[in-house]
Amino acid sequence: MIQPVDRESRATDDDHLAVRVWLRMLACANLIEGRVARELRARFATTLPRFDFLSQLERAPGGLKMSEISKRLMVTGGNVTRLADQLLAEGLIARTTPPGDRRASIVRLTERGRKTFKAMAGRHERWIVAMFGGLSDSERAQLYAILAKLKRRLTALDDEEIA
Amino acid sequence: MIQPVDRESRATDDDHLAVRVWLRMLACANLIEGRVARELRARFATTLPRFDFLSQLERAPGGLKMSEISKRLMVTGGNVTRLADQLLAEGLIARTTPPGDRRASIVRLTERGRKTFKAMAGRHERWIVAMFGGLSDSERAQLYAILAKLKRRLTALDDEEIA
DNA sequence: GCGCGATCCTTCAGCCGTAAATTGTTGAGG
DNA sequence: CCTCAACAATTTACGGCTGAAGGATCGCGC
Repeated sequence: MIQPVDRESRATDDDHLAVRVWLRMLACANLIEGRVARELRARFATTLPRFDFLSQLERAPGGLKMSEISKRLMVTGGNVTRLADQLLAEGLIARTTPPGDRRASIVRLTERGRKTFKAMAGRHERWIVAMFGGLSDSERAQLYAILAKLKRRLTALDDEEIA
Repeated sequence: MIQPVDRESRATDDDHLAVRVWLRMLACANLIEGRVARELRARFATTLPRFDFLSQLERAPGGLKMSEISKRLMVTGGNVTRLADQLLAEGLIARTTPPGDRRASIVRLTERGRKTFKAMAGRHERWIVAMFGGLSDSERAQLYAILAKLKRRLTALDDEEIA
C-alpha cells in the first residue's frame, strides 16, 4: 500500500471541500508536469516550456507573433523572448520582421524544428495517455466536462474582486 | 462571449482525449495558482511556496524535520533550505537541532508565524471557495473522486517505464 | 572500535516565471 | 507635421524549482 505524505494527503477534515479538491488537483498537475519534464530532459535534452513553444508553432504554419505566443502559452512577454532566443540558438525556429510593422517579429519553425518537434510530440502523447490510463473513458469525459466549467468560471473571475 | 486563446483552447481534434484533458487541467491549475499567488503578494507581501511551508508547520505543533517538509511539499531539499532561510529571516519560524541527531534540524512556527499564517489561511480558503464556486456540490465531489484515482495511478507509475 | 554506505542538509549553476522599466515603432488627433 | 498615448519586444531584478556535488553525521556490520 502506497502512503503518500504530501500536502494534499494531509488536508484535515475541517478544510472546505473546495480546498481539498484544489490541493489534489495541484498534486496531480505537479506529478504529471514533473514526469513529462523529466522524460523530455532524459530523452530529448529539452524542457517543457520549449516543447510547448514549438507546439504552438506547429499548429501555425505561417508562424506567430511573439505577443501571440505569449497569449497562447499564458506567460509574460519577457519569458517568450528568452525561450525564443534559446530555440533560435538551437536552430529550431527562425525569426522575421513582418512587412508594415517593424515593432513586431514573427517566429516560425525551421525544417529541423518541425522534425524535432514531431519526434517529441509522439512520445509526449504516449506519456500522457499512459498517465491517464488509470481512468475509464467515462471518467476522462467527466473530468473534461467539469474542468471546462471550472475554466470558464476562472477566466470569468479574471481580475474581479473575489474575497 | 469569452474567447480564450491559450494552449488548451487550440488543441485539435486529432489529439487524444487524454492530452486535451491534461492541457485543460494544467490551464485550470495555472489560473488558480497564479491568482492565489497574486493575491498573496498584494495582500500579504508573501509567496505561495512560503504560505505552503507555513501551512505544513501549522498542522504539526511539534515542528517538522526539513526532510519531512521536503516530502510533504513535494519539492527538493535545496529548495526547502532556501524557503526556511527566508521565513527565518522574517521571524515566522524557528529552528532547533533535535537531540540525538545532529544532522537534522527541526523547524516550527513562532507565535508571530502562527498569527500571520492564520490570517493568510482564512483569506486563502475564501479565494479557493470562490474559484470553485462555479461547480455544484456534486461536481466538486466527482472531481475529487476522479482526481483521487488519477493520483493513485500517478504515484503508482512513479519511476516506472511508461513509453 | 572501525569502515563505509546511507541520510540530512547545504550550496551552486541553470532554467522558468513574474513584474517593472526601457527602447523603438506606430497611429490617431490637433 | 508633431505630439503623445498605445503597443511590441527586450532587459533587469528577483523568486522558485531542479539536479548534482559536497560536508557532516549516523549507524550497521564486522
